[in-house]
Amino acid sequence: MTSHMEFTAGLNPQQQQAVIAGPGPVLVLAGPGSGKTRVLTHRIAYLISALGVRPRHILAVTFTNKAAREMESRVVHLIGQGTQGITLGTFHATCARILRREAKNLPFESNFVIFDADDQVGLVKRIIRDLDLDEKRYRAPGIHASISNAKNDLLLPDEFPINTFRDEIVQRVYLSYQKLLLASNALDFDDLLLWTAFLFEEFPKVRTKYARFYEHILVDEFQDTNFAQYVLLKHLVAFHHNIFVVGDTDQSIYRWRGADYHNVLRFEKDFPDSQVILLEQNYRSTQAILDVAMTIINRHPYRTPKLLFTSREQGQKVVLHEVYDDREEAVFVITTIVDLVARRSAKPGDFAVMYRTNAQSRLLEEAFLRAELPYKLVGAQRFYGRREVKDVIAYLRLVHNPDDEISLIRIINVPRRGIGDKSSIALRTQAQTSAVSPGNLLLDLGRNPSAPNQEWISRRAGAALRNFGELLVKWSDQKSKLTPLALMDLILEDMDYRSYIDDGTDEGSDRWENVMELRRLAAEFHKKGLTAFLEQVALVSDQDTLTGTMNVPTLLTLHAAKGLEFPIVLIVGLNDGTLPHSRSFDDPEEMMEERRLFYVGITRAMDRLYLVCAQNRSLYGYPEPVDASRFLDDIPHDLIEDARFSRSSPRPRRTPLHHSTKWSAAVDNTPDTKSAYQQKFHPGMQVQHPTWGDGMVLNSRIDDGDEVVDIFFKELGLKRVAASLAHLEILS
DNA sequence: ATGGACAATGTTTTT
DNA sequence: CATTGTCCAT
Repeated sequence: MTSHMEFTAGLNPQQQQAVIAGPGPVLVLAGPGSGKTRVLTHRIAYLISALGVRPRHILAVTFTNKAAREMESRVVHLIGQGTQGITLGTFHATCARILRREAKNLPFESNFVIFDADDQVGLVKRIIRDLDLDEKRYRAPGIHASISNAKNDLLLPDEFPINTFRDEIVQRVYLSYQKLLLASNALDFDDLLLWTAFLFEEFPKVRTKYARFYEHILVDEFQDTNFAQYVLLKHLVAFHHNIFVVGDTDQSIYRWRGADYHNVLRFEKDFPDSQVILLEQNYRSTQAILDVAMTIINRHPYRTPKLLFTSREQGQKVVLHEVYDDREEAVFVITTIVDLVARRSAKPGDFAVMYRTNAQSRLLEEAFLRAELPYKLVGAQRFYGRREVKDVIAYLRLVHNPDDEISLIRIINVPRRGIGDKSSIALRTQAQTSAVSPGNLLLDLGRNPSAPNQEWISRRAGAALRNFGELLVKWSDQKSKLTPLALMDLILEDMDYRSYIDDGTDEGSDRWENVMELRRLAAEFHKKGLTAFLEQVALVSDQDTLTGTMNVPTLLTLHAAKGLEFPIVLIVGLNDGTLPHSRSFDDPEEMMEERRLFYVGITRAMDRLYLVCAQNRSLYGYPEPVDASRFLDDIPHDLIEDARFSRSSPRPRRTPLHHSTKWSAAVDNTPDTKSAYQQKFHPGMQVQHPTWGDGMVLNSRIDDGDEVVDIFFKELGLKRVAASLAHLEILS
């Protein structure tokens, strides 16, 4: 009782109830901003300190590694040290650990590598070629997606459901795909779950061992678990039945990845004795923001009604802004941020700019760069996706696991060492006939350069292969003696990698910088070793790269925004085709998910929310007229501040088709044609002021016969000037 | 084997 | 438009 107090202090009654609930299954349905992370961390603290559960018997599953780290530090904050031994991580990371430990029962070695998305699709592509299939008809990413879906439903190749001819193709590719993965001693993301489920099913003793070991299991973002994960959970709780899941079906946005929010409903059915707790009070957003969020999500049919209320004040109205095109959208983002910062109503780090697709970040980045404002970007051309980074990792992976054929293919001729397609194909066929992996064949060649039976290769190509083989042997001999960092340095030096990528251009030194960044990461794995380093590299996610220290705006996709909050949020690209994305038009399920995605974005905002839509958008190079997002039609007029844009560039009149009236009204009485004064300044222009120096025009409008220009000066920041007085010179 | 020039082709979201 | 793949000349 008293011991409960300290873990429930400062929590509302529902939160308290959740923290001390149990024993047995508990389902917490938590609306956005309702403090679910707090509940989870307090619950863990409570289990350890009040109930005396040993940390090692607790398993907590989060959606990202970052969420795991954050949770750990918050628990430590609550109860001090004493959290050591707790299993805390993503499903994938947790499964990887289990599989390495139990590999003796499974058809791969415990030093298996984990293929990333590129590797996976690359492998599928190779199989499609090998099987002599039409690459146009059967595109690798699509086939791979089908395989991935099957795996998430725990369907092995021979269980793959056949309904169409394409299914037969997929099945053949799937079969071959699994064979090649195993031949490479590799697993893909989905395999981590699949093989763990397989392990638990085939080896009841192993399953029981883990089920007995984990006395308490906690799961965050439960609405985004897939079938495989659900099955794993059922295995793991089979002994103690102490499962505590937290989720919100309204925030389910990973259906395309196999996530199924029906798991929430399934949970209540599978665990009839479960306790259900609703967290409805919102502590994050103003009422104004929450009102808009509710109008969006209430259009969502078949949902369990949930009443959200906030403890916060009404707040400022949500602002809806229409701009001419996506270029101007970016300018509006900058203007808004600069303006609010200049007026000291916000810090740069308070802002987040959210969009549907990664491609949309480009224009925004350019605008930030032009304005010379720093920002941070989550995801996109992710660090680990960079060519030079992937190359170096491929070397390490190959040395670590010579069977990794994908990595070998990747770097066998990078940098150029005279091993072309012909030679690598010859190597592959020769490896096949002698029933070893190409990597091991190379190692043999390197160890035994004068071995007989080398007729399969020309003298010159053979020399190149042997040279490379000798390097591989050297590195392999060193790998157990050196730290990951030292091994990496050795490889970099032996290949003279720097002179290969750093060609003196800016881009070249950027690329070398990336390699140096990877070095820094490797340095953190002195103790943990190469396996851990490679696993980390494979399993970190985009959002894990988000560092909260810098006071600058954040650019991120709506997906990446889940679980985060920001004082001021700008959601851009609110146009049909972008949000909702055009790929969701013909599938009502997907359309609902787009709606939830929008809802997630809205509910990230604490104080202020800006919604931005454009009249024109270039999707394929050419700008095209686009409709405002259909979701905007669902928001009542009085919930929104209609900040009609002061026009700066000529705005072609659109013919609204199935387009809501509130926009048309805004479009029709734009001020530009009324004014006698001809506008001279447009966003993006470089201008010079006699005393303030150079700057960029952020915005300009006609006001009372004069042109009012907002300029971001390099030296002074944002200034608003009247064109008739300021003697501005246009530079570009 | 390599590198350049051209054509085609395609864009969600990510552990 | 921007990336990726194919073809061709060195």
